[in-house]
Amino acid sequence: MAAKDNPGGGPGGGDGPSHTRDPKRNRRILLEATLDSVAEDGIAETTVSAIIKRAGLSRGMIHLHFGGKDGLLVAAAEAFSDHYYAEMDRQLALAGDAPEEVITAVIRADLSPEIMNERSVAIWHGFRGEARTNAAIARYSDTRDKRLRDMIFRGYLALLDGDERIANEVTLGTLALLEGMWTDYMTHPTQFSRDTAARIIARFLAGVVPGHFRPG
Amino acid sequence: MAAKDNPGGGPGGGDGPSHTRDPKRNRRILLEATLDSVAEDGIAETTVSAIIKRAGLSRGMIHLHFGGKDGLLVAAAEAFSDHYYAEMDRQLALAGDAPEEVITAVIRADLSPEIMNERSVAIWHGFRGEARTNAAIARYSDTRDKRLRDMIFRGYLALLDGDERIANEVTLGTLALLEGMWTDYMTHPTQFSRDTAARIIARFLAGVVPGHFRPG
DNA sequence: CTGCTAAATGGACGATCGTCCATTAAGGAT
DNA sequence: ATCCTTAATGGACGATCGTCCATTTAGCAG
Repeated sequence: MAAKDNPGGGPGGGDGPSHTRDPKRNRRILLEATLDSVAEDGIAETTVSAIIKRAGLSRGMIHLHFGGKDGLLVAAAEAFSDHYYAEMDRQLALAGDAPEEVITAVIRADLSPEIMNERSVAIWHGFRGEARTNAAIARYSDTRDKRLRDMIFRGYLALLDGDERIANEVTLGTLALLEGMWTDYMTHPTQFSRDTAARIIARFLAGVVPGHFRPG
Repeated sequence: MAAKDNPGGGPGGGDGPSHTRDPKRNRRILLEATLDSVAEDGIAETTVSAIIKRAGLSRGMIHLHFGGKDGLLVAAAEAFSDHYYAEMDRQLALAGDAPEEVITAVIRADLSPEIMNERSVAIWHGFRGEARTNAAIARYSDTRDKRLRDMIFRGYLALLDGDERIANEVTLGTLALLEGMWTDYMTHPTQFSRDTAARIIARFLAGVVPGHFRPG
């Protein structure tokens, strides 16, 4: 669905196959169709036939642009990862530089609808499972953790007067809490509350680094 | 590999196809071969051919005992769930009845090698992804959370003088922490430390319910 | 032994998988 | 208009998917 948009004045008419060429656009359509399929039907059901059906393009297009299904899957993982970073950076840019603000902003962003939504968590879960077998995908699965960890760790280090051991433990705990919230959201999307999740995390953080993160 | 064991005096000789009948045993072998395949190769690669190759049995056996691949998958999910409960109950039986002891025992059990190992986390992750599409599997995926939640919630309720709101939040936080630890273990099995994980959780719990869970 | 029942086999089957390529079509260059 | 490059098509291909069933075989009753 999301892969079928067609901006007004652009090439190609309304419905039916556009009789114009637009490699960049078709590439993007294929990537989004793949992510949609992974999100809605899972990795196992994301077949070439399913993808090209969603994309409304021809079978050979995948081989033409990505060399094959594997290449498309990896490219889709990269596109998803890029999107995650872009949105995270955008939200972090709105926050201050104080350690507590950075940590809070990361948590808020990770729980925000732009980053944590049903599509995202399903895609994330699917790719992470695939990463156990596919080394190329594992790369994009791992970097996210690294960047978040560094940012959060530096913040705690400042708040905890340079105690690296405790800062490391609190960092791992915070990431574990976020991971758990994502899982909770994925398995129970309807009854999940972002505010409750944020409040719970704040409560736990207030307990481990005194004088900060008072839950609202 | 684990599906090929053959206890000494039992029916069937050493190597080669055993020329004896043993429906129960073959059922069990099929279930374990399926779980092994899910753990090592993922759900997507767990095909009928892969399963019967691991099991060393004939193709038609799956249809004979489980009606088809789907039935086998559901039965495997059930078997895995049963195993999880059995081991959890076994470990809980060794702990006391005091609220803090129960909670600590649940956490320790959930982090123990018998319950949290590479095979388990991979299977768990695979089935949980499958549960989004397969309703029959979703059943076994969901019950685990329910039982753990109830046990932990009751413990916190006692420790927090009946404050249901806070007890609920701390319960959700604790489960999120555990979920996050499982994910961390799955993605980085080599550098993961059970003791560190336990200490982190204890640190967080000590912060939210004062006077208990002092990290060792 | 001879029947009978049920466990077990393994290949046939149509459907679908992902890859590949001969062919068509589009957009410039000349 | 003609030629050339390349985007795009869609069907052919062998491999493999899961299902099903005719056949064989083990174990027991008579």
